Formats: sequence, structure tokens, C-alpha cells
Amino acid sequence: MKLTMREIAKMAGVSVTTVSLVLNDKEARISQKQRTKIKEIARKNNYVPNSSAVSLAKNESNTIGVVVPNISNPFYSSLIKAISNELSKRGYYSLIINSNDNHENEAKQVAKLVSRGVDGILLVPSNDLYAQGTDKVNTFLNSIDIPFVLVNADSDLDINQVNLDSFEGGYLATQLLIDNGHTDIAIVTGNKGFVNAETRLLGYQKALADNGLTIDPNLVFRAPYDLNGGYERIQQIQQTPATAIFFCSDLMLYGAVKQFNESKRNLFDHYSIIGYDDTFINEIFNPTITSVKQNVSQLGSEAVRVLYTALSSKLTINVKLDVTLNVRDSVKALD
Amino acid sequence: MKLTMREIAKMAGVSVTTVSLVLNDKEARISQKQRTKIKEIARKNNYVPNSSAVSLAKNESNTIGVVVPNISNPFYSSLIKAISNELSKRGYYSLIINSNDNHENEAKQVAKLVSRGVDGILLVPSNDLYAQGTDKVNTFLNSIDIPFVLVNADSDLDINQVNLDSFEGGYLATQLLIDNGHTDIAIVTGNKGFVNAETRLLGYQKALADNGLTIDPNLVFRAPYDLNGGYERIQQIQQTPATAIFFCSDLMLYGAVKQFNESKRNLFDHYSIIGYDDTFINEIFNPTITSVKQNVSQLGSEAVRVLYTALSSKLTINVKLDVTLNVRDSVKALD
DNA sequence: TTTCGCGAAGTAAACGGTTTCTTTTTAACT
DNA sequence: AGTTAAAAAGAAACCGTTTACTTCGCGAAA
Repeated sequence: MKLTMREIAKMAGVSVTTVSLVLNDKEARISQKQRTKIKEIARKNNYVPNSSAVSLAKNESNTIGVVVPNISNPFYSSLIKAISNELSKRGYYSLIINSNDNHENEAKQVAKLVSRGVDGILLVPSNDLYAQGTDKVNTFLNSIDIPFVLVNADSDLDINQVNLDSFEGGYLATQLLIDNGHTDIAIVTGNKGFVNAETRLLGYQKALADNGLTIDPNLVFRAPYDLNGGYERIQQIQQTPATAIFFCSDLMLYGAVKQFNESKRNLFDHYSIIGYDDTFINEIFNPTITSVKQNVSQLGSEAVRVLYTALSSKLTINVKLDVTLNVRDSVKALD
Repeated sequence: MKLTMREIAKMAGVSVTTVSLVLNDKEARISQKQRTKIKEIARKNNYVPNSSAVSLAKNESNTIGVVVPNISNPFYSSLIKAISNELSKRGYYSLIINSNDNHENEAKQVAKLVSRGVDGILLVPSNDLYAQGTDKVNTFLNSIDIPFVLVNADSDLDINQVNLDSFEGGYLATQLLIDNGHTDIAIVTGNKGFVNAETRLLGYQKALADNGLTIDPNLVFRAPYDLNGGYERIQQIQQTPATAIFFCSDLMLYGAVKQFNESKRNLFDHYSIIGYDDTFINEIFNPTITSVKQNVSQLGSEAVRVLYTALSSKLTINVKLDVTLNVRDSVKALD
């Protein structure tokens, strides 16, 4: 059924070298006559190279490992889509791995990928890892001894990374709220140490400070970036004088919406709301929800680009991508 | 850096055969003394086998290709999560491929996976393919000459497949609407030929018939399974006497919600609504949305199980999984 | 003492390509 | 016609494992 180069060589009456050279379109020698003849034979028998053999011989696998915390989270799944499309465009396969936001698992999977012989890794680290502190993060990152790029999680290390500007995201969101007259602005950011949680908070604080507003620690809430996180925090926020809430994840925001719905109230009647991630669902709500828009597909393709150059060069690249606000109707001027 | 079996053999003063046998825990021969010695050396230098070489020698890759129409669609991303977790549990890697719901691309990707030497394929086919008719579907499916299982798309062919009971889904949804007193029930199913579109429609028709209701072709609408599909159809549905709408995809439903929101109306005030897929977002809406719930993670793990047995056996398995209704508040009794 | 059997280990041929090096062929120039 | 360089093609080593087959050595049976 499946035929090899040797067989093609036999059919064409040439050596395997010749076949290899032709089929790989190598510049070198080989008359046009042989070229077309061999290609024709290969095409007719629809020859496909055995990629294990190619990998073994060339010592590269044309495969990139992609590790994410949770494939089914809309943010990550969009990112994966962008990454795998870009990778495939460049002739690479993607081995996608779900860490389930658990570092132990994440570490094990990375090790397996390395042993598996992937050419490089795109790592979107778990919050679980980051919550364990910088030291832990650094030792882990330093232990990866093949080309990799850290995606969507700032690191002080001199490594390849591509991030979205979370500080700017926090700043823009807060500024919009302030521009609409709000002064008591609650923020629900990620848990202590969570990826991007501190940076977004910093942006929020800077915006307040720049506008001469006081930073009230009682308005700062933390939760996991998920439905339940928002569901629980919104109950505490109601004890505060906040008139606007900045959720650092749309998912948390939805959780808050749910909590209000359950008691027959409408979250948007009580608060000006801004979310983060610009999930497509935001335009379905009434009112439509304003959210910090991250260019996820750019994040994915940049990550691939950086990894690609890292594969052949030694210098490290650090990219930070701009973030914008998708202004819709959930923020209202305070009267 | 990376050491090979040969080097381990040299260190231990034995042949590579011995090392291979020991490291693979083969029953055969080899004294306990050598066993522990070799294992110790391997562990100390943390030896990892070169998987290309293993693949080449054993003619298997421990890798499964997974082809889906759109990674970022919530239904597919949940499915992928289930699949890749299950696969990883069984020691397989998953090569996930996005066909972008385009058959030409899908076919190319499948061919690449085969040439890549994956052990098997989990194929969630594109609507694009199914829309091209049964003949096209069959020739394509028949052309795949490695073990594979067709996921979430019925086929008459005698091949491995695992599906969700779409007929039952259509039936249950319609019956609920009927039980609530509705007689003019619109359905928005997938475009002609789309995966599962006909079967869900059949379920709908059977439920109407079983209840002695007439089947009004003017209440049957078709659209792609996406936001825009619903957005457009809802405008036509308003010309009909329908009091209830069965959307065969939550995404279409959201599109309809959006259309109503834009004209400051609430879809749920005008219609009893039921969706399909039970997307997590449904419980965030007000009212919460009733939807046909498919056990996606079961679908994924069953698919893997079937493929796994297909890898070592010749008989084909055809699994059909039950579907349930997640009844919430979007269906109201007609008074 | 020779032979047989068996456990323990080694040899070497795959697996299907890539690539370096060497050899043959062709054609161009005295 | 003879020389030579370039063009075309082949031989063989190599990538790191697996595995069928062979060999070795030693104790038990004859």
C-alpha cells in the first residue's frame, strides 16, 4: 500500500538519493528529465514521506507543543485557534495540551513534550503556577531546555515572551469609568499572584491616582477568573458604595449577572459594568457589555512568529501588544 | 546533552538490545542485576527515548489526529477538552486540527495526518462536506485508510461512529413546547444537508405528528449554526404565527436575542424559546434558557474508547448517546 | 567426559529517510 | 583525439530504536 522512496527509486531506475533530492526540491544537480519523471511516479502512486523517518534523520519534528490551562475557556480556545492556524500555515503541527490549570500536571506535560521531541513550546502558563510565587515560576521556566515562548504571562526573566498590555487594559477600563463620573469603582481581579491579576490592578490604581482619586482597598476584590468567582464577589460588593465595577474577566462578570438574575434584579440597573476579554457573548446582552478587547488572534500569531525566530536565533524577544476598549452600553454616566 | 541507548549501553557495558529490553520492561531474560543497574544509569542521566526513532521502528506514533470544524466554537472546544484529556490518560498525544468548516481543507489535513503517521483519527466532519451530499461524504470517508471514528455526524456506512441522538433531541424539545400548549412551533435547523440538521428536524416532525399537530413547512427555517443565522431568521419568523421557537443551536438563538435587543424588545417576552447544546451561558440569561443538553464529555470519551478498540480489532462500532433536556425558564405555558 | 537444555546476553538487520562523499557521464575546449 | 571541468547520479553511512536470530556458558543428564 504505502510505498517508500526505495520503491520509487526502483521504478524510476535511479538511486534513493536522487529521489530524495528531487522530492525535496533541492537545488542541486539532477536533470530536468529525471525530475519530472520521478515527480510523476511519486504523484501517481501518491507517495507520502514517512514523517518519523524524516524527523529521525533531520533531528527535528516539525511539531510544536502548545500548553494551555483550559482548552474550553473561550479566551484560550480562540488563542489556540489562532496559534494552530498560524502554525499550520508555516508547516508545523501543533500538539495541544491541557494543563487543567494545575502546575504539577503542566510540568509533567512539558517534560513529555520535550522527550517527545517537539521543536519548541508555546506555553500559556497556569494560574496555579503563578500563584506559587516568582521563585517557583522562575525555576520552572529555567528548567525548560528547548526553545519556547511564554504567552500571556509577564516574566522578569530574559526569555521569549509575548503579552498583552494588562496595565493598559486596567488603566483604560478605569479611565472610562472615571470619565463617566464614577469615583467609587470596584475591581474584581484575579487571585493573588494569578497571571496578569497584579498588572491589571496596577493599571486600575494608576488611573485612579492620575485622576486624583483615592484608592480604597475595600473596593479591591479577588477571585478566580471564572463564573463562580464573580457570583460570590458581587454579593460582597453590594456592601460597598461602589457605583461601577471593573471585572478583570468576562466570565466573572457573567457570574455576577447570574447572581442578580436569581434575585430578580438586573445587574446593569445598579452598576456601570466593564469586563475583560470581549467575549462574543457581550454583544448579545442587554445592554451590550463594554469590555477590554485583547487581540487574541494577534497574540497567537505573534507568539508563533517569536517562537519561529527563536528556533533559529539566540536572542530573546519580548513583545507587548496593545489592548483596546470595546465600548458598548454597560457603562452609563453617573448623574 | 541528550543521550542515547547506545551510550547507556556503553556505560553499563552491555548491548543496546539489553538496554532496550530493560527500559521497556520486557519480560524476557536479563538478570535482575543488570536490570537495576541499567535503570539506575538511565534515571541518573534522565534518559528519554527519541520518539521519532521509536515510531519508525515500531511503525506507530502514539498520536491521534483530531479534526474539528472550529476549535473556538464552545461545543467543539468542550469536545476537544474531553477528547484530549481522555487520550492523554491513555498515553496518546493529540494532534488537533481545525478544518475551518471547509471540506477542501479538511481533506488536505486528513491526508497530512495520515502521512504524518498518526495511529488513528477522530473526525468531526465539516458541515461543508455534509452539505455536498451523501455521495461526496461516502467517497471521502471511504478514502481514509487508517483507523478512524466519525464523531457527531451520522453515516449509513459501516464505519466506527459515535453520535448523539439528534432525533431524540429534536423530539424532546418539540414535545416540551407542545406540553406547554404551543401548536405553532417554528424550528430553525441547520442548512440543507448540514450535520445533524435533518435528524433534528425529523425529531421535531415526529413529535408534532405524534401529537396530532400539522406540520407547517412555513415554520421550518434553515441557517448556518451561528449567530448570524439566528439573527436573520428571527426576522422572518416574525411574519409567522409562531408562538415558540426551537433553535437547533444555541448560537443561532443568541443571534435572535441580539436582533430583538437591537430594537429594544425582549425575545423571551414574545416567544417560548428552546435551544440546543446547553452552552454554559444559558444559565446567565434572564430568563435562563432551556436547551437540549448533550453530554459532550461522554461523547469525547466514547469516541476515544471506540477508536482505541478499533486500533486492535476489525469490527466496527456504532454508538448513539442519549440526550436530555435541561429545562429552565425560557419556555412558558401558553395561556 | 560428552551432550543437551536453558538462561543470559549479543549481533545485526530492519524502519524510511537525509546527506556527505565518490564515481560516472557529458560536453566544452585545445 | 585528448584533457578537463562541470553536471548527473550513485554508494554508503547515519539518525535511535526494535526485534529476529545467534552465541555463549554452565549445570544436569547420559
